[in-house]
Amino acid sequence: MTSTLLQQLQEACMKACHDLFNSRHQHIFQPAWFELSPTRKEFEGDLTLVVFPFVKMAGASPEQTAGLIGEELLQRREIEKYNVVKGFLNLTLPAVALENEFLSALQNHDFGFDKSEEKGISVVEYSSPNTNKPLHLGHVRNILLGHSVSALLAHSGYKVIKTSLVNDRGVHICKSMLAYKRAGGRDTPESMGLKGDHLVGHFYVAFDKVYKQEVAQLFKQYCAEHAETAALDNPAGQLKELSAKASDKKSALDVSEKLLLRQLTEISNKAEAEAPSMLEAREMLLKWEAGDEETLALWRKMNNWVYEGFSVTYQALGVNFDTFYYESDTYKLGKNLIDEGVSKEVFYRKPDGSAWLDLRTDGLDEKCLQRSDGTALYMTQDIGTAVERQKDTGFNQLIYVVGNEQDYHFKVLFRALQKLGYAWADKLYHLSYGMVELPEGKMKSREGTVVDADDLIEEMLHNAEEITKELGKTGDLPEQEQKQLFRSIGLSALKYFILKVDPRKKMLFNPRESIDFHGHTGPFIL
RNA sequence: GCACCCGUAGUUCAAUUGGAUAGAAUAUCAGAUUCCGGUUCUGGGGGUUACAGGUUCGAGUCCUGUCGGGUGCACCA
Repeated sequence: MTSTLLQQLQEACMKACHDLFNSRHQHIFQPAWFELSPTRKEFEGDLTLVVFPFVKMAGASPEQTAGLIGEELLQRREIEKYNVVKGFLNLTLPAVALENEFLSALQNHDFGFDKSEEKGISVVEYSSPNTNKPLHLGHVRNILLGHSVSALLAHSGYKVIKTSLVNDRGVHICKSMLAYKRAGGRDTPESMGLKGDHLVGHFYVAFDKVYKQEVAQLFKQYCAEHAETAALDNPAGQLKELSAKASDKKSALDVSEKLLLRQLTEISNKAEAEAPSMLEAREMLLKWEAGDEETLALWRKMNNWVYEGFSVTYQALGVNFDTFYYESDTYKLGKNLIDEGVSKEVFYRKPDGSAWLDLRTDGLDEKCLQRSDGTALYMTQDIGTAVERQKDTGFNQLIYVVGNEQDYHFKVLFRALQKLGYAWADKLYHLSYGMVELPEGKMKSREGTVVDADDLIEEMLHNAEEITKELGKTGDLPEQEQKQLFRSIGLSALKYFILKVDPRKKMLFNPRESIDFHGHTGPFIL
């Protein structure tokens, strides 16, 4: 059913009601009252009008009201026939009208696409990975959502620019660089027979292992040095236990427990910050920021490995991007906008020089926008990139596909841009999606419970192949086409599995059951 | 403590955004098919939509409260 046919009938209904009921009272009819929905299959008819809104103005029972409207439409030859069930008016369209619709749909190459108007430019940001480890199932949800939304927007009349903001800078990158150097600095994806992103990921894990040990040791040492904690025989266990208890709503900590927890947390933070590996990583970041050539060369080399790895994964998923933004380019952006905001008095500076935005009147909080040493924060940067993108593209709509843990961040970001007075600030949208969970709970890279994207894709293709061959459905297709077939079956199962659940809700993935190819699943769609 | 999100068959998810008797898949049970406790078909059972109020002609959907689960509250990203 095209929108024109629907619209025609909607207008006809509106006119009919106007002529029927307006003689007695003046009503302003709103199109929203005339939402026509497809008739349920257990009733006769094509479209259904809910007549309850008009019962009062008709001064009749729902059945009578529906009858009046139906009769009027019939008289005007808008419909073939009608029937009434309670307050529901089921309309049967003339066969000719349907036939015409069908014929014009056949003619129309773009059927189902809304090219009726140019809706402008829509920028969709998704994927946005860190460059220190491979993509996992959480990214897959993000990527498929972003890609699908882009496709939907393109089909509905937007010019879509798909973009990704690559987080390629910061201590976390330095961690894998450091571990790489420690391991001799000679390995390459080729020599190790690994995808670049996986190789770099290994070094990140290697760093973390050493770092954890250092922290544990330091923690123990510091605890022994403190009078209050020296007597504890298992301070690490105590800390874990207490923080678990503190986050549990049902149990409350008593005063001495609270005090102990605070001390232990303080010591733990100190140990984390002062572990030799962390100090070394920070030092490396400073070198990076100072433009040290050796550090930059290593950084470029490893990042390129990761990019090559990512592009293989993207290709396997059948997605792509039009532009990339790199945080190493954008991280300084936004500072002049903070100045602008301060001079406009929508932001303010504290005596130490840090810049803030006060949103307490909006029910939010105070938010730091710039550090006292003048360097940029996540928020500073995001303000900058938004403005930059508006300059680059002139977008009419900017969609961020980002997990729902960052709901607050985007609320503040949008408010900040509004306060700066940008007219396009209300065209920003955070497509917030829920986490992908395993039966044991959240995926945690530290505990090795992440579902790797490449492994998952490979498994899907493998399963598709096995099932298809077992059913003997390959016939005598050439091998190349068989591969193509397994790919589309396997990928469709994966994509449907991910996309069928409401993006806002968290979703469950059970690796032991593997994604189904039977029943209500992807392979049956095409 | 404060803020935001979520609670729907045993399980994983729907429900045209406030419309008709809350639907699928899967699991389960019964029957058919059969070299098979596998596969494939057919049919059945399975629900006080977490709970209690309210608004409405009409509520899974909106409002209030309670309970349960999650996330966020850094001069990290």
